Amino acid sequence: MDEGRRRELEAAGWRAGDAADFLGLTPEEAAFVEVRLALARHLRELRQKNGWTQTAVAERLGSSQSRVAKMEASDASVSLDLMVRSLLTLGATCAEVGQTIAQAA
Amino acid sequence: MDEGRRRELEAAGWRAGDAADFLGLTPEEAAFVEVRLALARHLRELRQKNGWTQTAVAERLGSSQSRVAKMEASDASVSLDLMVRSLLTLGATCAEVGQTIAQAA
DNA sequence: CCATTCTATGCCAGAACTGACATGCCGGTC
DNA sequence: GACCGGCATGTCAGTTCTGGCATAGAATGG
Repeated sequence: MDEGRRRELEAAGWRAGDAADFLGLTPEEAAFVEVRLALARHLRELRQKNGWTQTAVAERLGSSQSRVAKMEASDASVSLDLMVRSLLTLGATCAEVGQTIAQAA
Repeated sequence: MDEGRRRELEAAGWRAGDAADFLGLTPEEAAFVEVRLALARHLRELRQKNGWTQTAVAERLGSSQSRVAKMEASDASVSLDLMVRSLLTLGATCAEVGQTIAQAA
């Protein structure tokens, strides 16, 4: 957000910031959320790059389409565990996963 | 393991290999295990480097000493979630966590 | 507009994880 | 030996996660 716009909003009684600020997350909580988001994005990219449907991915993972959708949405009901395992199963390398996390925040 | 020793063992009816081979894990399962082990090691190093006891760490994480021990042992009852959250809470950065995972295998 | 395909969201029973507690093991101190 | 601090291992009730199902929305082709 550019500085001018922020001041404008603050003058109107708003506080500028990201979701973490808004939700009052601690820095490590915020980092964790960022990690989850990064992995979710990576998961979707990997799927789309290969032209797979969520259903196809679900089959490959031994899961269901709805869970794949939730993974890509970084839904609260999916764990890091599931996301990382899924990435590896879909062919991502540890290096790839690691880099995704490293760049999360 | 050196080649000669391996042949010697195989001649005696043994099969050489790592834990993954032995347990019949798929490559991605093996990678996942490696990731867990790497994080567990990192967790212990981080604790020891700072001269903390498991109890102290547990307090800081809002958990218990036994769970910290299990984390460091990469016990089956602890999730990647918990390990990553713990690392971040103890002050590790995303970059650090990412690198640990990237170098896991 | 309708049908089809793909994706998103709600829900639930069963499985997995978590913190807590109890207990055992080991090395150091007295 | 007795005691103690630090770590490991077992167990368990409560919570969270997971796969599966139903269904609704979005996008595309007829």
